[in-house]
Amino acid sequence: MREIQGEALRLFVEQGYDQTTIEHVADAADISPRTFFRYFPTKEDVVLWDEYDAVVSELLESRPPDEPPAETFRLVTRASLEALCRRDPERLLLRYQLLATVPAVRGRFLEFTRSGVDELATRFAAHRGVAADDQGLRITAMAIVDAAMLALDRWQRSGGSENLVDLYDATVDALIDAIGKLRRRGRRSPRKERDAR
Amino acid sequence: MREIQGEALRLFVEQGYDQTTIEHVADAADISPRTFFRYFPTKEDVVLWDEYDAVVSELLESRPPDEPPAETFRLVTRASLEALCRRDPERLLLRYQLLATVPAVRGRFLEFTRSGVDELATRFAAHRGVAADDQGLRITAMAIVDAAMLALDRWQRSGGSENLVDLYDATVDALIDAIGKLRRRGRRSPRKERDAR
Amino acid sequence: MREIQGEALRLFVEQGYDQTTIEHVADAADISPRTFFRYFPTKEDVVLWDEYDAVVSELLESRPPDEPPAETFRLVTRASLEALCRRDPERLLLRYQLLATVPAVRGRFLEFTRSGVDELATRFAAHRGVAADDQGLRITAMAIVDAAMLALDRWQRSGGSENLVDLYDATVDALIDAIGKLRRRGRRSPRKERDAR
Amino acid sequence: MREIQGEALRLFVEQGYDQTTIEHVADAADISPRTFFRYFPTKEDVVLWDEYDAVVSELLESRPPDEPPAETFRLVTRASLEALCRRDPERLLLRYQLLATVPAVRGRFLEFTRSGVDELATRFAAHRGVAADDQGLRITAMAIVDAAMLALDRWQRSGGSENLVDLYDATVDALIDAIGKLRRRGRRSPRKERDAR
DNA sequence: ACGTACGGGACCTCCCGTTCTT
DNA sequence: AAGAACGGGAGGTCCCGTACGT
Repeated sequence: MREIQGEALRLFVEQGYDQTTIEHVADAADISPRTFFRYFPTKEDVVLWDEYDAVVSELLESRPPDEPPAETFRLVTRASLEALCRRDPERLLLRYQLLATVPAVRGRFLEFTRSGVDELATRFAAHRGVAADDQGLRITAMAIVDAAMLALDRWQRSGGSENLVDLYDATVDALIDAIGKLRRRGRRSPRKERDAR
Repeated sequence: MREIQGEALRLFVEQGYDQTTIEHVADAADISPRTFFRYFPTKEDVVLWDEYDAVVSELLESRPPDEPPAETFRLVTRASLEALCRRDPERLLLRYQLLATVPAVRGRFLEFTRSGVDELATRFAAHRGVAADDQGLRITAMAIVDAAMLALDRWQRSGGSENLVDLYDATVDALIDAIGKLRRRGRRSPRKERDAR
Repeated sequence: MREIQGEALRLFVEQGYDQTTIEHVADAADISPRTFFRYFPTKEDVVLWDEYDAVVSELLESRPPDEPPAETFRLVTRASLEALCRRDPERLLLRYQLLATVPAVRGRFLEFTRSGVDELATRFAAHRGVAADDQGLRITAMAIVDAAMLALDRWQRSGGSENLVDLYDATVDALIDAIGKLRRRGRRSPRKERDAR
Repeated sequence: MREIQGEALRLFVEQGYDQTTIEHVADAADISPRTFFRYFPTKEDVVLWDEYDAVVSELLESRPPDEPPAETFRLVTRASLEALCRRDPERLLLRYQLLATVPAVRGRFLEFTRSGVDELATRFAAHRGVAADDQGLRITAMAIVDAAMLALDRWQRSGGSENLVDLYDATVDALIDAIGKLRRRGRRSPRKERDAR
């Protein structure tokens, strides 16, 4: 399975995603096309698939309950990036190269990420006992995850030479700077007031 | 011409992007499949093409050059939402309903939005004479546009009963609140310093 | 064993025959696809197999040997409907709802019914000692069974509120009325003459 | 199109329906598989398709309005058989051979015929100004059409040597004989009374 | 400029068979 | 007797391109 993904990524990068047929991949991995589809429902999923899917929950629950959500998200996301990068940077680089460039795959990836954000926000809300559809929670999670994606973009463009986590930190800092220059438009909602104290 | 796009979008929205063949579109627009390709090189281009872009550029250029980017993005995005909502709210509601729910379409939409963000940042950078790949610009634009998307999500879930622009303002406020609680991690980069002054 | 059939029928009914793969069925029945084939040589056999056949035979053999075939068929079919309806009307309603509407399933059902008619006629012929391919026998059985199917159609459309057997009787009566208005075209064949006496 | 069907029927009969792939057919007809699907949506449809689809309406409307429905149906069906048989008996024989034996095709054929019966009854009802869902009309049409199908079965089994229309007449006669021996079970409904006078 | 007809070839799904293990 | 893993190969759908008309 890992092996199939390996061969597929290699071929995709070597000769282009669209130019690589499933038959090529199957041949390279020494299996039949039929077997390919047993492991990956579609061609896109070969790129999407990640061996160890997020072990976020624990970290989320280990944080002090009075920590601001943004801070928690920042740490969780950071830890994920770190893990991703430590495990198998070359493969991540290959994958992200495709995730960033092939439109069909990128679409699926964005959608996938988005639903991940939703889950993150929901889980967080559950753990903290906040309303699950809190406006602030979601936009915060989205902004933080976007920072991670931007960092990945950069990192990929640098060919993996820069440090992914540093890029991420810098991106979040930039976000803080930029948003910090904005002033609120409306009055705070009562709950928000309480949060802010 | 843009009649083709009209029919195509309608069909995509009604029955899903993948379920709609070029032949369907051609039939609906009363042309031959062959002619379709004379106007749009591929199926995707029908979706990606947009005719109201101008609005953004003007507004972008009319802002004072020392306004913080985040502020500019906030205003531009706000104006776009306002325009969208004023023009044809029912159509927007319908479209967004599908954009939000059908995964395949949502993927396309996210991808589309993302590239819109890129363009926005690039254009802004060009106008201000900043480096086009400024880290801060991109993350800021993304966060702001995410707020717009979240607002659209809410608005769509409310069935269009709430005010879209109000939702947007509230979401941006929530973003400001949340990110405001974060402290920078690193020292400012030299260029960032200059930006901040 | 018949548990497999149970699961299979449920799935066929729920999501359509063609949409249900053997793998689905195997999963639902908690066996491996390989084992499925140990019990049913092909996918179709799951549908075609029936476990209550005995009823018909007995009834068929209990009728006086000089009773007109049409009368025997009428009674046998009537009894079958009665049994069907008594046993589990809701299930019958559900099943027939799909048998009537989903084209693919309906095709199978018609084919299945047709072969049932064949069997009925053959068995009857064997019991009475008539030629197995008697023209009259088959058309009679078909007409009678059609009446049953029409009754089922109506009954299903009424949502099960009407009495199935009454509908059946009325349909057969209508058949008698209509066919009674026809005159024979040709001379009776010798064998037919004998039958008629 | 006719040509494709010709080649397909030949191959199906020569080497079996399932053993003949669409590629074989395409090769024999000197077209690409892709083109095959332009004309026939599925493999089954090659057998199902009939060049001149029923010209029943006229005949239906030319009959005197007080003729019993059964009589009209008998004539219409008879005329159809005659036409079918006169036009291209060999092809009909081939087609019916497959329609009778290949289960998948037979299923579709029965379903197809059934909907034809429905249409016939509906059209008749419209022309005569009777209720479209008249119980008697439908069962009558079904019985008559069944006679035609039985005749086709026989004819096909005889290898086309017997006269199709004669077989049909004999089958209808047999139907009349058999049903004539049945007595009504219930009282006539008011409308039925009127019809019968 | 537009249409009709056709083809290449990818993707994906499914049925069923095979092989090897328990 | 049962299961896991895999494969062969057909069916069907689609995008896009081509050839050749008007």
